Amino acid sequence: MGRAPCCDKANVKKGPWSPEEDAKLKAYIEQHGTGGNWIALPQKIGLKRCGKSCRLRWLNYLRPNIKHGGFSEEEDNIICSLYISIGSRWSIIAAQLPGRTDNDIKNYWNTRLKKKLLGKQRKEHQARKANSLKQEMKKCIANSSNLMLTGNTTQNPNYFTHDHETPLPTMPCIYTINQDLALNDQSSIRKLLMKLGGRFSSNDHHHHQQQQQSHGLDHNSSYNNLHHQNPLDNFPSSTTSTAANTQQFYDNNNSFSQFLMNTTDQYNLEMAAASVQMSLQGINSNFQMGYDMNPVPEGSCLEGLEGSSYNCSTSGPISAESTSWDGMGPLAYTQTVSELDRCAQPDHMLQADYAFEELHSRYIGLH
DNA sequence: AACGCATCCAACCGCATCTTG
DNA sequence: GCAAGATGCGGTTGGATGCGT
Repeated sequence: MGRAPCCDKANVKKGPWSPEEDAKLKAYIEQHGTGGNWIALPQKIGLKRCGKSCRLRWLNYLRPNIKHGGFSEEEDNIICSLYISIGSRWSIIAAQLPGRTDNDIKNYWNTRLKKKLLGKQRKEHQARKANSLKQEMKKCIANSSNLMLTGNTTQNPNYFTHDHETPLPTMPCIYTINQDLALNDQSSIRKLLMKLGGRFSSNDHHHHQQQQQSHGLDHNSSYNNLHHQNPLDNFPSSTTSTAANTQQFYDNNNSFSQFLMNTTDQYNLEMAAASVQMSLQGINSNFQMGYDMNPVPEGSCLEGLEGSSYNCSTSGPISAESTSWDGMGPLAYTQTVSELDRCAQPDHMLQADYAFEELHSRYIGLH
């Protein structure tokens, strides 16, 4: 049985609001408030509109101090970095931008910002490609002349050094999906859950599955299990996540770190790129990179970061020999939490939850 | 001027969550 | 504890507008 409609669809006006309707709604709410009941409101003031429609009209256009259009560069940066951190949680993003509505931000992102970023990304990718090609050619020339002069065969042009002075890549990388990690069925979700520090026994899983079935939940609801077992429950409770307490956290609590190492190489790569993006925008500098905690699993495939300073100076599969990512997975995650701190969310654990939820939902979404 | 296509954005819809009785 | 209703949210739609030919 479906839900009962919130209003009588046949007798409700749809489409653009007239100035008269706006005036009626505005005058009433300014004088009486919403009365805590949007559904009853249109009848009270004689509007042939659905209560939901009234609410939307008020929140997005009629309430005081609403700004429309004219997004500043700073607002662009905030939207981009929050989108990278928490995804399409427009209401949370809107809460950081006074006078902006979630609908406005969503539209702005979908119609302009996304394209703006993609255009930028393409340009920069091409520039990097051209640049790395040049450098590669130089190396080849230098190498071949060196070989000719000294007969030295140990030099390897594909050996990557830790050069943190080199400019960072500016846009998120594009990575390929490791098929082994596909989460498109119950059994692979089970695998993921089992990897969470081994805290999901077969019986636990069976129990959860039964619960899910009895509640009519689909496979995405495994997210809820994951959520309740959030390894970040023991995350340091300070209001800012520093490199020191992050390190301490991962020393004390390996499960999340293990989880990332074992199961979310894609996520690591994505978040690493996101963290680079954020640091470029000067949004967060609460931690230092450089822990050797989370090597990219052998065989991970990375594209689009040619010439970057984080050892991924080429496209294609990464071998254990050629590169590691200096713990960027957990650190990038930490930075996500930290970024939410910066946004003055009231509760630190809530922020960790947000980031963790996002981690998992994105991970699910990748498959 | 007329047409077609692209873009923008207000509004709708369905679903999830919260609240209330 | 449960069901029904209310609210909030994010994805999507479709009409208005702009622009190029």
